[in-house]
Amino acid sequence: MIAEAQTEVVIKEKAKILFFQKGVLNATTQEIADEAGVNRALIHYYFRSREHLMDLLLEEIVTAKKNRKRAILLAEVPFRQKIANYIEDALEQGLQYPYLENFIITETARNPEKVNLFCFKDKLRSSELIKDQLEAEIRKGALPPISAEHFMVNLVSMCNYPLLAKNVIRNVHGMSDSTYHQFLLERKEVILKTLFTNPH
Amino acid sequence: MIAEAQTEVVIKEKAKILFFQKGVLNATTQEIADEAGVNRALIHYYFRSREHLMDLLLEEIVTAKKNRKRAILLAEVPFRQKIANYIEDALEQGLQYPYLENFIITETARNPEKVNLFCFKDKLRSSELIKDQLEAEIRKGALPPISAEHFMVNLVSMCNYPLLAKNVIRNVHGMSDSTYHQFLLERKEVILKTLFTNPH
DNA sequence: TTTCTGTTTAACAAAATTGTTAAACCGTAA
DNA sequence: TTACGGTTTAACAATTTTGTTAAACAGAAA
Repeated sequence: MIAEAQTEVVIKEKAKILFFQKGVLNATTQEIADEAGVNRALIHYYFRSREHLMDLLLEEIVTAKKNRKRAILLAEVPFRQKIANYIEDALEQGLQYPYLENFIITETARNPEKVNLFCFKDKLRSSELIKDQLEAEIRKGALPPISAEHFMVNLVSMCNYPLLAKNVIRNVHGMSDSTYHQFLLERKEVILKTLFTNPH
Repeated sequence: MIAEAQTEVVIKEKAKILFFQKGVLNATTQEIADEAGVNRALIHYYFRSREHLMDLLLEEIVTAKKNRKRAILLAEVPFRQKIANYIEDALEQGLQYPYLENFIITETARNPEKVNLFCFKDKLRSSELIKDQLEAEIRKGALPPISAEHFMVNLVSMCNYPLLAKNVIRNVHGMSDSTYHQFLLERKEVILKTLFTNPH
């Protein structure tokens, strides 16, 4: 075996850029090959079919994300800090792969049965992981009453949506690329404050 | 002219269902024709090309949405009520066309220059429309300090994302179809509370 | 009835996309 | 050097998808 530049890995990495960074959710095999700078046939040589490559990419990236989120939510730190960590990770991951969420959404819209396959076999159930701590905060009066599900959905929504809707937001609010980036960094604090503003 | 069943309108309506309700963002002309129950050639007869139909659909639905949002934000009502109206409209519109946002996001990801074309020629700039009222609320102490941009992005994120991510959320939190629907209705109040919890 | 016009259809053509294959390539080791 | 292995390429085949067209159809009006 030669594999000097690890073509297989290059293809996967470049494909992730195309799908999850650039948001070309229906990229053709030719586009993937161009992005990776290789002959199109190599995609079939290494990955059999386009579909097979897609499944592989998705599984890799979702697994990585899942593990990170799990570690963050299981860590023994104060609740507010835990959520701050979650936001930090979501935005960092999101800056790297803004369209991952979009990809999952689109794929699960077309074939809802695939959700189980590539997503959540082991039932992370993030709301379960924060439930006790959240309820304790509410009892302390540090948070207004809210269910764990709604809290998590609020959190994930405010983290992911602005990344997804980059071009829309930039246009609506007339932001340059750097202004938008600055805006995203500000959001780390904004989201935390929005979730944690103390009840009166 | 005959046009008994208004084939042209039927095609557009059914295509909207396919794209914006069912989320089949890369539906083929055959799929559109099937959904509308007509011969595929009729799509070209009435709309010249697939692309032309797409642009038309998008413009129609975005214009409608824009007008509704504009009316809501320009209405002379107390701020909190105005935002409640916005949420109500976003969720109702979202329940009808959950994948409209996804469509816009995906299209603008692939060709960012198209944003201007189908989206915001007249610069709605929703954050401008609420800026004065929002700042007045903050001065009154009814709201914690936040910029109009972040406030709007928080609002839109919490409204749109859960609609987009229906299948993901249902899976992660193990919700039945009716449970999810109930969850969405609850969110009207939840989003409002999350945005408006008084600062201490 | 016949003609006319707009609508619909089936069949065809063209383009794009995926998947296959045989040959070329290129290090390495005999 | 030669032979061998995995790798890469160009060319081809099959399929899918878009777009075109000529003919069929159906109601209205002469």
